[in-house]
Amino acid sequence: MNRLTRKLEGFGPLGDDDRRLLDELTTNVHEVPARTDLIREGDRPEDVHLVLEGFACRYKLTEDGRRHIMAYLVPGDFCDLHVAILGQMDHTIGTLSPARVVHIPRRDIDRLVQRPTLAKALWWATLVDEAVLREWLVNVGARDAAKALAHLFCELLVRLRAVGLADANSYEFPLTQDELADTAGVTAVHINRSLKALRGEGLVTFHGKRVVISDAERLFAYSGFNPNYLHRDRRMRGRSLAPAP
Amino acid sequence: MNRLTRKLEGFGPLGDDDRRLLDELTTNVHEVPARTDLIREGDRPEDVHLVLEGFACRYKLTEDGRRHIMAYLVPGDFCDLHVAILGQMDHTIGTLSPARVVHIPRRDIDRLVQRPTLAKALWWATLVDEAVLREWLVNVGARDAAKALAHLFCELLVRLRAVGLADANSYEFPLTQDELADTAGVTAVHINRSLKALRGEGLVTFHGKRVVISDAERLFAYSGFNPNYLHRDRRMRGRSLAPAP
DNA sequence: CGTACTATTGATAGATATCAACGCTGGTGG
DNA sequence: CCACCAGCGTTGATATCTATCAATAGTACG
Repeated sequence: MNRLTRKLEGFGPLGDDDRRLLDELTTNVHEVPARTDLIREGDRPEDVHLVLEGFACRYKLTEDGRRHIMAYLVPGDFCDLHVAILGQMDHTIGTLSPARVVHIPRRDIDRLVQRPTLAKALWWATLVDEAVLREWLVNVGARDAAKALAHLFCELLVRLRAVGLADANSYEFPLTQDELADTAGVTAVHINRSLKALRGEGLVTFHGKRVVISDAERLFAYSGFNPNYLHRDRRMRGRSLAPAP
Repeated sequence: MNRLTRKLEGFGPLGDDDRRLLDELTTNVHEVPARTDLIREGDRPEDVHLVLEGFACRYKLTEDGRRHIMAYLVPGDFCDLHVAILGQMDHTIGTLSPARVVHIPRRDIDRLVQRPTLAKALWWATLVDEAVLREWLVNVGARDAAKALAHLFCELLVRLRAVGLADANSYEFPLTQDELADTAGVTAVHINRSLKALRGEGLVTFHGKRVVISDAERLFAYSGFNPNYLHRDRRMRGRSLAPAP
């Protein structure tokens, strides 16, 4: 099933029409190799991009040549829904693994947004992206590298489970330690040592490119992970839903 | 003039009706002392909050008691536009200085959003908040404390100028070094030394609670500040503006 | 097989935290 | 009016964390 549909149903039920429309608009699929920029800072893309398979990320390069990764885009995630309003990209988006990416014409997004249920679901997805960003800021600013990594693995467990890409305690995770370093704002050597510490505590293990979390509760407690910021709990929702600004 | 109106006109011109409506909806003003929480994590506020005067911030407390500040809210900024969709706050908002805060009923936000021009402007403001968050992530993750502070002072110069609260090279900035520390993710002692270094280079000086940037271009270059992420350049805009999702 | 990228480890340097002390300032009560 | 107090800023000495540099080993792939 369409990863986007699956993700949006995490917000609330969709009608058959909605699902059909989502399937219809996600047919223009492009195969993209790993480490390839999809959209660059300064671009004004015509189409909206959606990741269907593989991992991508948002990143910026600083004046002194450092790369900082600001978000992971996993299947079901939009890359640049916001460019219609902002006009110009203020960061770059690139693949981390081989990926399948859909190009959706701006016009088709308008069609999606004309359906109130889909409009709300898309807005929810955008706001959750922002909440994730806030949590990443806490991660980098207030947790040491080991805890930040542990927290990240918890978040990905929940996010990937939401699109059917994780089982109860593991998922494919094709990133290098270099990429984790640019995410956590530390060096790759330090990432290596922090991962070793996590392995040593039995909190996370790695088999090939698969992250295995044998005791999720323990990892949650260790990293201070509280999934509320992912807003996937239905009891939290269902209040007056104003049309999106 | 209403700070919100002023800010939104940075996106595009508003009609007289729009301005009148904004004035009308921002009359329920509350005086709030410094260091007072406006909304707490877990709350489901009925009203939307808007800062009219003073500084506030978004923050989270981590499991081990550290506070991390994730955003500054300055006059003209909304605190919680998103709660209508997300249902529950995933962070806390508190004042940093004495402030004047408007409470706007959810219902009135619906009225704002029914006007296409205002809806677009509010969505723009939301997306800029997200862009600021991305830049803060780079700040904390990829710049040392002195550069992060310098970058922050650049950003505030632009943001405060947009609402008429900064002159060409200075503005009131009532935060303590403790608060800067919780923003940059370092200790207050280290903030103190980093500020000293900036003063020593003649990049930033402080007079009472006022930040003075004698040579903005120099500070921009030093900190790698590029204002594009604030999306205030009109030439960037004016493309197909889909109704907001 | 090489070759290139990635992971791992050790030794050392540099950045930031921690602990502790002192001074300044503004408010407050005697 | 002055003494005192609390919060904030500043500085020094030392400890801890993280970066840097360098070398080796594992792995994937043409």
